[in-house]
Amino acid sequence: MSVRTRFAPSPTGYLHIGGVRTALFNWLFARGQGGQFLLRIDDTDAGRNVDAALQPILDGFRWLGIDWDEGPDVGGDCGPYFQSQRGELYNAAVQQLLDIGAAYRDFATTEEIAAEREAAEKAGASFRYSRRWRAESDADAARFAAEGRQSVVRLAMPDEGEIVIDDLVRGQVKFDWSREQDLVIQRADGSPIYHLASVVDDHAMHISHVIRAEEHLSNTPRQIFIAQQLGYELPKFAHLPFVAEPGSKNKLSKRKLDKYLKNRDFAAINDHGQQIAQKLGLSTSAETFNPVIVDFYEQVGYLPEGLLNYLLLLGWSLDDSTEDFTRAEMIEKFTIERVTKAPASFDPKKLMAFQDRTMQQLPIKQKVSRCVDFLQQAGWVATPPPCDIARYVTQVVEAIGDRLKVFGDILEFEEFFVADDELVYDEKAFEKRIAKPERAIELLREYRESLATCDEFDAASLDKHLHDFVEQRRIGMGDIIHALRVAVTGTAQGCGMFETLAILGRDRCLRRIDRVLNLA
RNA sequence: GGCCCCGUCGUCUAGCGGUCUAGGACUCCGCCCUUUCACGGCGGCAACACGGGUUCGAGUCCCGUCGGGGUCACCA
Repeated sequence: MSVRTRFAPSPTGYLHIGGVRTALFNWLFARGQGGQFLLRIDDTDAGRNVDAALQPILDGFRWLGIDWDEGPDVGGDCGPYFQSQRGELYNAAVQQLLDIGAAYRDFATTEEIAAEREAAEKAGASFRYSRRWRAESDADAARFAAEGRQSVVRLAMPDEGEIVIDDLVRGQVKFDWSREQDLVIQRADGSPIYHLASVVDDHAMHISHVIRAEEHLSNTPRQIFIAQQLGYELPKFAHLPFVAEPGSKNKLSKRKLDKYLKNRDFAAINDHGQQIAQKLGLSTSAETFNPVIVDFYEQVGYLPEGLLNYLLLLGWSLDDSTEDFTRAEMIEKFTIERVTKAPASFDPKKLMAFQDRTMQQLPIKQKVSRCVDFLQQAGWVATPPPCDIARYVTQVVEAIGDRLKVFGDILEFEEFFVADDELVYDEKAFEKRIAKPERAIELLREYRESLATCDEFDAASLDKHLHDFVEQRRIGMGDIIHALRVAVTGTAQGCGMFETLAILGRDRCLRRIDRVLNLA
């Protein structure tokens, strides 16, 4: 039997980082086994705006390069792939369960159920519905209906015996049937509940392996019950440890953003991203733009390979030392056997380390091309760029080197893209390196004259030139180079001094130094 | 609270009874490189939750305790 896995997101408007990890494992497993990976949209409870809420999810997967063989936009033999369009299937399944007595119509109100639950809790007993408003016959149903009651369909769970789940990551897990609730599978409005829809679809779509997060483990008995009653062959189950919050073992969720922002590392990559987003003119509402959401990484200019590589190692490892995987290697090496059992917390710093490594391996041409995209988006270069811009940006990117962690970082090197008279000077740096040192202005003036007449303007020559300058005056390099850097770039830190001067070229350097001399 | 899952450095993990004075990675801390920043190089700090068994021998198997988490919806 061929391997078929699926990821079934609800259209929530964003792709959660934990969801991606689950999807990744499903995808990797399917690809590695020569099987199929499908995307199904669990919108049984969704409002009308499904399209808008789905798009970011699809976009996220596309960006990551996680492709699906069947699902939205690509179709497939088992469609439709939206649960909202599969109503008849669920109705038929519900009817079948009703017919064989595995489910019943129930007319209890939510208040009545709540009251029973409360009473049970008070008595210290575990709650199980009394089935008091269960319709045993059509006459019962008519009578309840006459009282103005509405009905749902509930599962008639067995009250004895146990169910053993053979989980691919957790081994055998046992549950007592008697503790399972008579779960609702169809709402009063006739719409199906997730568990029912999920089981029906997994069967109809020939899913061989249900790989999902651990929080579904305790849902599994009821789903198995449904499947068994419907006569379905059971898929294999694999319950992955969930992705936990930074610095804790709690499940990572989008709701607790405020808490995560108090985590230093999380706050750091968030702030870094926010700054880039601002320069790009993006909406930076924390609700829709933060490191829990995949879109954040795309917008800021992370590489999907680095993110995937990091996520791969969140709950899986190959051996005692291998950390870097290409896409092909991930597919080749991934196995469910080596999935970990304990939850893994999301570590922003380590993610950045993977991003960094991935970025440094990227060929310069690609780096430049993506950087140009970001520069255009920020409005710093024309769209489309004149061909010499590509050459110019190549020089800049080479000079920046490892300092470029994500593509958006190119926007931190404003000095290369701003007009001379618009260069902003960092106040502290200006004070410390130009205003305060006694001879800074004097030296800068002298150096300016010297620079105006130096023959060659490449980095190596400029290097020698400055060294000669320093030597002649019997001063230290530190007496001039810092002031020079601030004068020319506006900041105290940046690329190599001589590369910077060379890229800027003589005219711009002179104009910027003049500006400082006039200011002082 | 019931049920279920989990428990090796701060974090991600290796470890499937002896080769573990517990290995790798990220972080952190030194030193080197560099008169910026970043990278890089070298070195260092740092863990088997606890208690009982089983065994010649336990991080590895069993039991218990403790701790953490998940789940108990007409959400998915």
